[in-house]
Amino acid sequence: MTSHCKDGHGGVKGASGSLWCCLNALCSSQGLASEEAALLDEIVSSPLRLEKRAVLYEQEAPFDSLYAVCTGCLKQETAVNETETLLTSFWLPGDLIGCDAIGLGRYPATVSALETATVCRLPFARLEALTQRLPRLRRQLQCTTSRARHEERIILHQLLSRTAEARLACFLLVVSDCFHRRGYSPTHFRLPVSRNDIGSYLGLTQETVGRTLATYQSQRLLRVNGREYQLLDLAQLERLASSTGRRQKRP
Amino acid sequence: MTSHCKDGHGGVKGASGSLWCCLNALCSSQGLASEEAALLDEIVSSPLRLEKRAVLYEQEAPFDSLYAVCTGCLKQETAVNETETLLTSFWLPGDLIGCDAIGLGRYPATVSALETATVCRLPFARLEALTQRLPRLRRQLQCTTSRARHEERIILHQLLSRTAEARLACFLLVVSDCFHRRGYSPTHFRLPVSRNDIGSYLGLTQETVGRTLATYQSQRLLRVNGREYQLLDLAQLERLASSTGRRQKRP
DNA sequence: CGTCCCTTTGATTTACTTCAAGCTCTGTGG
DNA sequence: CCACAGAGCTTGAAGTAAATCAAAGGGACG
Repeated sequence: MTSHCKDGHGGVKGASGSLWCCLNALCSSQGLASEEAALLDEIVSSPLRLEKRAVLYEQEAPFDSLYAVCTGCLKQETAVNETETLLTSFWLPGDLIGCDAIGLGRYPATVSALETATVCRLPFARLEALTQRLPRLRRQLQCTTSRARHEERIILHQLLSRTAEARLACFLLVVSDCFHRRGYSPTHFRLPVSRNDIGSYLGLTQETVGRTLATYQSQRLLRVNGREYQLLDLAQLERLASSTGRRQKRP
Repeated sequence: MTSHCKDGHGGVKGASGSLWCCLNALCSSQGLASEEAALLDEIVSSPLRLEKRAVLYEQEAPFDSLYAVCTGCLKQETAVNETETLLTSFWLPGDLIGCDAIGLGRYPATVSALETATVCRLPFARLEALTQRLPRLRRQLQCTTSRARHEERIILHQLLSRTAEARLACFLLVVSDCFHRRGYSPTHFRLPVSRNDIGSYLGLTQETVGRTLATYQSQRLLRVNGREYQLLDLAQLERLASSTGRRQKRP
């Protein structure tokens, strides 16, 4: 996992690295014709570099662009009160940031880099103009975002009635799956997220996150070293993740 | 709360009861011009009656229509396994059902009536054709659904790290607000939802839901009689709902 | 080298689930 | 009309998962 962007990959000949990331983000790797890709390439910015803790955009800023993650990891936080901010998303390579702002006119959250990251900017106005001419692209984009929303919804509802064990397993599997779909190892990855951030995403304390990871480790389900994760028993993790409810009711 | 639909209301002269409900659902009561309303009226079906436990549509059925709730209450459930189904939404008068299917091609959940309900069907193809000609309507529809999605997201993330007390307060306030926005009493309403269903929506057991309601009642925050709710102290409920975390960390 | 942040580990407390029993409604068939 | 079944709701007692509080160890970075 040294380089996230892959040149000349994705079935579109001659696609630049940044284009490849955008295609991924927009279409979940379902191919577009070369001509369509070429048109898309024209409106994609060259990769933008964000240092650790740099802010991609602030909550309430006017919406004008989507961003495709090329490398690195970002987090999204929404301030709901003066006192409370919610960590509502992590963004990994291949993810499309900003979809939740479409229709709102403003970004509903602040997005910042957890480590050095590169993203490609997609000016939304130009993207929309493009989808007018390319109905296939429009459909793919809509399908991708709808599916993502639905999945997130389901996961959040599942988490609500689950133990810390199941929540964390669920989370790790989502991350694993995300890496997998983008062509990286589903079992060995670096996740540059503090225990505290994982905790606030899952509604747990950092201590519980740490302890649960330790438990997993002692059960040989995975190995953790700081923020390096190696999943050893995906099958068992899935079983844990989908174990209904807090404890098993007996019939 | 005997009649939910209001005739000749909403600033659009001569709007039928069903049209009024759809306007509400589509535009959050922000007025459209009379001509626009008239066009919308043409594609809205007359109210459809659903008996208790009747299914509006099944999960996986092909998507073709949105539905605006005129009266009654419905619930939405998604089956994720053979073993597990999640209760992901309740639908009250003025809500627009089916938006989560846009872009997916299929309904991602089963929706059924909790009590006798009436809904208006909005064939999506005709609605889309209409929005081609009425950009204002398109924008309003998009804005309404985006806002709803964002709010749901935020609420779910809030619930994740809250106690049963806060979850229930949050839930009651959302319901109250929904009724309020549609012109009903925010403090006195019938919510024909079993404790069990509230529990699975909030990730709690029915016992906890019942006990928490009892606690509220003993604190004079509300009165419950079966499924009739009377909120007595909205301010305190809001305080409870937004009390961060499980317990208050002391600085 | 020392400071700060992140993480781990331990002890205690508490909120919620589980299990169980009884109670209130509603509808149904004798 | 009453008996009775069944679902929904309530209440109690016990157990457990996770939060809280506290303290100490490890890295990164100035």
